[in-house]
Amino acid sequence: MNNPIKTQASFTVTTPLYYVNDVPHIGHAYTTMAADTIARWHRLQQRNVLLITGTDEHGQKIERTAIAAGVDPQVHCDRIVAKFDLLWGKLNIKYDRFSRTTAANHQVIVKDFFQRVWESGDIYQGTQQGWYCVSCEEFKEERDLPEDKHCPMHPSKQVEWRDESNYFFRLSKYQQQLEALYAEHPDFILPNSRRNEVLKFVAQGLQDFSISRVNVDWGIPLPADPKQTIYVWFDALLGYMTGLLDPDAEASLDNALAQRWPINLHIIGKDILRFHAVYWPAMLMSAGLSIPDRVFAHGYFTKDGKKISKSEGNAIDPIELVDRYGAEPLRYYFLKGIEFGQDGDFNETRFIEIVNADLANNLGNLVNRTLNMAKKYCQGRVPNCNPEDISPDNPLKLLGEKLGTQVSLAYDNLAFKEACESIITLAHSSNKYIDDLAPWALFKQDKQAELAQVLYAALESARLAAYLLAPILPKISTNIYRQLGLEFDFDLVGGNNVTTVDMNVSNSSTNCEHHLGWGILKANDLLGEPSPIFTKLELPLVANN
RNA sequence: GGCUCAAUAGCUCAGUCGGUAGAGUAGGGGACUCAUAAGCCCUUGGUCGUCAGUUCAAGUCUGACUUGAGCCA
Repeated sequence: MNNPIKTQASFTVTTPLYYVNDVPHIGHAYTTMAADTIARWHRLQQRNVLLITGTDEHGQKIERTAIAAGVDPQVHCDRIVAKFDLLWGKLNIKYDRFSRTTAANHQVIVKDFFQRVWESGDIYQGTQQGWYCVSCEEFKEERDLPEDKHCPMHPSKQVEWRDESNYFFRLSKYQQQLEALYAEHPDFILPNSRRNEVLKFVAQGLQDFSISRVNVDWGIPLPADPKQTIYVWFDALLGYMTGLLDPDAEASLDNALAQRWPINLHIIGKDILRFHAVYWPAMLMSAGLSIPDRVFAHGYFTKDGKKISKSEGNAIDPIELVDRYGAEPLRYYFLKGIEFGQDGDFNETRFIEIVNADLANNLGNLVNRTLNMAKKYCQGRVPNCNPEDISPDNPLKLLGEKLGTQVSLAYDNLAFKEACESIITLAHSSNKYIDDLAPWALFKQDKQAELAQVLYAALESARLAAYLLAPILPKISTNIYRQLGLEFDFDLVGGNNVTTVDMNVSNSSTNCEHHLGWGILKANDLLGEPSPIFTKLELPLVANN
């Protein structure tokens, strides 16, 4: 079993710096929703969080795409960046830093870092001959290519013969150190299946890799030889460090690393695991820096069971999707409907079934029915009941008191699906509890004290569910809290957007950490007006209907 | 070609140390009425990818195969 990332006062998490050769797709959205959720979770636990996202903007592919579109590469990048930013806004992603590899301060970081690696003697000049795929930005082995010399990854593109004098990074030197790292930190690469892949790959033996390109103008000049530019991957990984730099701090590697290094978590797609789990730690070792705590590689999507590809024409446009359905149902589906780390499928019917069942029928109805009863039977106030007087055997109290720990552990392990399942189980148990105890009957029998306990337990469970879902569903959780009479905006928790949160709860501080427990609602506090927290989504019409 | 992972109910998945299968959801039925025709209870669905082997006993272990996903700079 994997250990959770150690509890600590600060938490730094990154998405990849996305390559701007094309507009954002569903995979970008997925990674970023997960990173945002984990960042929100840590903010909710009062940690000082930095979520870094951004874009990787150099390289020949970008250069050529821009030229083909008849624009300056920087103009092209700016346009794509605007699309990413638009999507993050629509998905309610609260990033702290947007790191662009074309930013001025990034050049300084790269230069400083290069200097360190240079001084450790890990960069040398050599010749690289071979077939190069511009789309992959990689050299390909002859044996991996078909006769017509098309790249296996990009069947429409032919590879190009290159004979270059390049600078190389001495990756081969770090094989043993890398293997020691993997052995000593089994959680460095997750999930385990990905870790195995990396172990196998490294065990085969590591070859030095080229970190410079000639004839690519769109890049950062190599300090040791300005006629060459730095290979995009070397450049892009360092963008994480640039992201650490305080906006008003002077750009330097030392300043960037002063506060938060090493990064706690890199969330990536499985396609770029090698760069993060092999190249990146080796580069850091060479520079004499410590290694990030964890690299988590998530899976890929199919659409209705089929591989997503442009030639199939079945790409999912995340902007269109969020415009159609809204951010929170999508956030919920992608994190609850798919095991994080495994491949998943996007199917519209399943998506709608899951969000309707969980958010409208189960949790939504729980909130609504309970509040309506409190309105009718308890004058619209939190039922007059002290949680300490509720029996320790009460099923909701029993569940609720251990749920916080359980869900914390799940979030810390990036087990979003498990977190949601545990929370929804509490909602289900609450619905069952209400049916079993029938508050409407208690009311008719004039059993006020018992009625108050039952409704209190149900309301409090709904509150806890909302709190624990807040990293995934900040708007819905805020709405539930408001209806429960708690003024608390989960979009304004922690990070750089700290606002003093006014809790309508007695003896509470601005600290909401204790909301992880059960028994927070205070007897006789005024409740809000009940209204559905989630309107069911409509099933799409079947094509042949 | 080498390697890794997966295949269990219509769908998404659990299944521990081998003891002939579970959840959620969807489908069917029932009692209820506080509620978003929601919720609750009951229930129909499975030759556990195929074929062998080990074993008193295999979803589980072994081998081969099939299909899918991925890695092989």
